[in-house]
Amino acid sequence: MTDSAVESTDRKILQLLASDGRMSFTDLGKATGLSTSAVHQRVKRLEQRGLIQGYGATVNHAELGLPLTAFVSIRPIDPSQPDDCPDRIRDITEIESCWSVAGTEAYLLKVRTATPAALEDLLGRIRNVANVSTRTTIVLSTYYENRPVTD
Amino acid sequence: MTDSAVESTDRKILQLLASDGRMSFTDLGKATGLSTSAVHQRVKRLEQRGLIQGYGATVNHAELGLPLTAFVSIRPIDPSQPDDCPDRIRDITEIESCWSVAGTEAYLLKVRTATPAALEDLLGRIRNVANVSTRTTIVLSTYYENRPVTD
DNA sequence: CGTGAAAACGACTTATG
DNA sequence: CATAAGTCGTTTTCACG
Repeated sequence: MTDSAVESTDRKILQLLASDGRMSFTDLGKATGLSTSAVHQRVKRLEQRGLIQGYGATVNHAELGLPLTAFVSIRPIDPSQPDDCPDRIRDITEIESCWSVAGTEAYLLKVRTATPAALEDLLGRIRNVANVSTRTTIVLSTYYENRPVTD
Repeated sequence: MTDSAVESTDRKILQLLASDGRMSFTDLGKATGLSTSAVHQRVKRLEQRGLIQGYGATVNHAELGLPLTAFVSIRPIDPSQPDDCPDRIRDITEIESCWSVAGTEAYLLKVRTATPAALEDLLGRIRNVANVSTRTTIVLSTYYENRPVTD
């Protein structure tokens, strides 16, 4: 079952914009059978409703000098301490994503660094600032990432 | 150290486009102190060089009817079989990302579903089509995802 | 919510330093 | 590789159904 508050035309627009965030309203109109300004109104509404959270360019991190991707699982060392880990690590720029997860560990991070040494340094900073232990999984190869998933 | 093949202005452009993929060349110019057409040339070059891999809209999956996010670790059951797992699962639309990783398991997937039952069904399909065992970590909350990491 | 038209703005090309 | 100028397409707003 799909959310009835987002109907077919809006879903189509979301799908198209998810795969090409710079598609023009004119082209979106051709693809959906709507006029340019009808599409324009719908997109603005989707943005206001928060269904479109933003637009971004996908950057080639390897070519940019950040070839090392890793997942870092995090567990607080002292369970009696207030757990404000996400706040404490927010400003660490190497962290691309931060989730809280069910299971043995409390948080999962996705990080990008230039070298193994930079990863080592990063892990040290995370442990220090948040008083946590870490478990790291290195990414060997990325088949695909952030593929549009709309249904 | 940063990659000398991508210098400061290009990095700035990449950073700006990573956070706002629909920013106009005019505004990129104002933000970088370059003329519109200079920025235009640089962006086209960044696209051709593959440093910009594409543009996308960030979609609110919860509101779209896919509130459940999970990470699925994958291990082949029969190590003597050819390992074409990524090929076998490529057409499963619930899979947003697919990495091969170092460690006990061979692959890591990020998936989105509507319900726990849909996740159960998805895991069954993955195991069947790729002859693998799975270990699943449920995401409880997303603090942030795909934050621009450019240095 | 849709359309179509008009005005403002940005994209893209070409010529030039 | 940068800039300036001109054309063309897109965005945005508006009045209206």
